[in-house]
Amino acid sequence: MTEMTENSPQPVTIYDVAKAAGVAPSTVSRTFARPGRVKAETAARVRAAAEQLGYRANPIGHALSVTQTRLLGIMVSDVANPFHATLIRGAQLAASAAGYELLLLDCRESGVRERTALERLVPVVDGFVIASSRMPDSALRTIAKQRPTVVLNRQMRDVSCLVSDTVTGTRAALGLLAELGHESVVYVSGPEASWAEGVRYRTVRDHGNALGLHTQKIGPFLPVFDGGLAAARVLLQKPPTAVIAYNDLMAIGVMNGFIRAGVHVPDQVSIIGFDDILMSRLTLPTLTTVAAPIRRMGKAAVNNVVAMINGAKRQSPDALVMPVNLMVRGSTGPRGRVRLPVDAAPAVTLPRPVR
Amino acid sequence: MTEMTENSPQPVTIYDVAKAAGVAPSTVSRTFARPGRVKAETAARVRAAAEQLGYRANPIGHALSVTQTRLLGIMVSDVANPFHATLIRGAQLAASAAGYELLLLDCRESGVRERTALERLVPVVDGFVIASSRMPDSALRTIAKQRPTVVLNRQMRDVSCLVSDTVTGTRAALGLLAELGHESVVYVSGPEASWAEGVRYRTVRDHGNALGLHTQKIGPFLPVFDGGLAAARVLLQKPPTAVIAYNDLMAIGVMNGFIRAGVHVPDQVSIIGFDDILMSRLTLPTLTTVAAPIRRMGKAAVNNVVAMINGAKRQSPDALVMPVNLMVRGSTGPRGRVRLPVDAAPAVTLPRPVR
DNA sequence: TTGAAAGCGCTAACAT
DNA sequence: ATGTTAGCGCTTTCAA
Repeated sequence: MTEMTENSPQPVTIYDVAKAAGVAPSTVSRTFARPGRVKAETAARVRAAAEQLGYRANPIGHALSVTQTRLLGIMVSDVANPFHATLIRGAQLAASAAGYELLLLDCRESGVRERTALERLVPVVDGFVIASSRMPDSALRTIAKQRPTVVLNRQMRDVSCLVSDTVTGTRAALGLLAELGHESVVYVSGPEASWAEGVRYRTVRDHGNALGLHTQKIGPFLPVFDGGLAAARVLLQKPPTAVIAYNDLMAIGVMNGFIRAGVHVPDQVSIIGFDDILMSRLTLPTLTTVAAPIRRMGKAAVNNVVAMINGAKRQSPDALVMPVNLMVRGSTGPRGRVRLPVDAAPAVTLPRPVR
Repeated sequence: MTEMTENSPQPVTIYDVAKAAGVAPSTVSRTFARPGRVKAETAARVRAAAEQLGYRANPIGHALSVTQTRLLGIMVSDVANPFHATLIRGAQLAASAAGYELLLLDCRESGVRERTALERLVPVVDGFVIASSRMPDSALRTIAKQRPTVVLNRQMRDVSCLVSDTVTGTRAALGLLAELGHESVVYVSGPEASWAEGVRYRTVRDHGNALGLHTQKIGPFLPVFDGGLAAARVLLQKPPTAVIAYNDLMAIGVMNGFIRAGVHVPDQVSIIGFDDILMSRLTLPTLTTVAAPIRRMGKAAVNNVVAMINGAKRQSPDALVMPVNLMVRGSTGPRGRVRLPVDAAPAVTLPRPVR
């Protein structure tokens, strides 16, 4: 049996309201947009009519006339990544506070999809926050030219950028490993289109060498748990003593792959990630990681976009750099610690918060 | 030092392109909207001009004239919940396939924010998918009247709905516990505004009683890991032998709280969740859970919205019900199994994929 | 204080 | 095949 349903009756406009209230459309407009510039009684009548008819202002019409939607777009490379969830949370708070609605966009690690979506949204939003872009700088510039834009986790001169101090963080990670007596590190790489990926790898290579560490890179792998697992399979052929992964999700995957194979973390191999997602505190061992103030970065990015919308000029051509923190936890230890052969049972596993 | 940056030059319109190409605006419009209805050379000339000027079609103008944006909105109660990540993934695939851009909205568990955002987006999108709404039915109806809408995880007669078979799933969970010899269950409740919450609780209570189980409810708690942890603190005052939680995240939190307190899962307490998020397979013990085809539901929801946009009528006034599956895993076991006192070391914890 | 009218960018008759 | 024009919903001068 098929049942009819009227999908959507045509919407109520200011003209309908105007007619019902016996006033001009402009008066209706003013009633909502410029309260105070219309007599109280008239306004009341208009509101009553609007209410009764179920009038809703149409942002599209509004947008077309004032080129302002009070909508902001935030692009991430993968919503499922907890790193982004935290970032988004920060952005949401700032957006709400500023009276903007936040639209989330997810390009699923594809620069092409990212560009398509962004271009389609240019005229819909007042500004963009672009986190972990997978597009080339040029495409980013093109977007930034059309709408106030803040780019996160990428450094470029002619666009507003907000990055964490990846170099310092990566150096700290290498320093820790060196201190612990490690003589080599394998870097497990993530998305090639990621700016942070490039910085992290180059820092591992160059600073690692400077510290006298033998460095090597494998990958790229998907920047998710399964990617780390895949990396572990490769690494297990010739287990390294220290691993730095592109992000926490991968690091956890690597760690997991090792443990399942009976390789002890950190006694036999030390593992370090990036981001300090919540889960890094829940694994056992807990994950050593380079922490960035992700949530604050989300907030700051939105605040900057809003400032630009309100006509602010860029403070400086340089990126805002946020400090990072090496969180030394359970997944790193001295190289070559002796293992007791018997209780080498594979670690069992339950997310566990650690204070 | 403050440096100037032109935020955004005024955009290029079809009129600019028309002038540059020496044609009428409508020709420009046709060139892009109705290719084939314009001579090849003319089209080429127009494209060249457009390219050179950096023209981008303005969806707002388009939307205003054809009341179609090819934008879809999907509202979730919390993007950080992996349950939603999976759902979103499904929705994205379907949306891309249908040529729609998907806008993600997150109400952070607030019905008020949900409503505000939805109302603001009504004129911007062609349709909505609303997952796990925190609004009352009436508000949902109001939205659905304005744009083609599919509601997920909620059953109501006059709006298109897609739900998983929660009742059957909950019964199966209870059945398992009864079979294992349990005599009582505590239900750890989630958001009161959640429809699924109501269904789950009532089913636990009614069907539990029918099975001769003593049932009890605690909560509500936040439907996240920390909420489960909080619930565990309460439960530990008088540890139950079986727990059913509103969702997996909470179940994992509860499980974790128990294990940290030295209560063994499943020997001393059995735990069951809902959703079958990826993480449920990674904990130890792995989590017994009621699995819904989340990703497929996301796809189906978008496909239905698109069908409605294309004028389809609702097939039936009843909700589409998707089958669920009780995934029996490691967190459930027979009641009162004896525990060996010595190797009762607290479980350690690392996400571990389980085949 | 309110009304009339033009214009935002685009599309779709209707003409040519 | 292409140009002309009206109109989508709203805001905003400009007048009254």
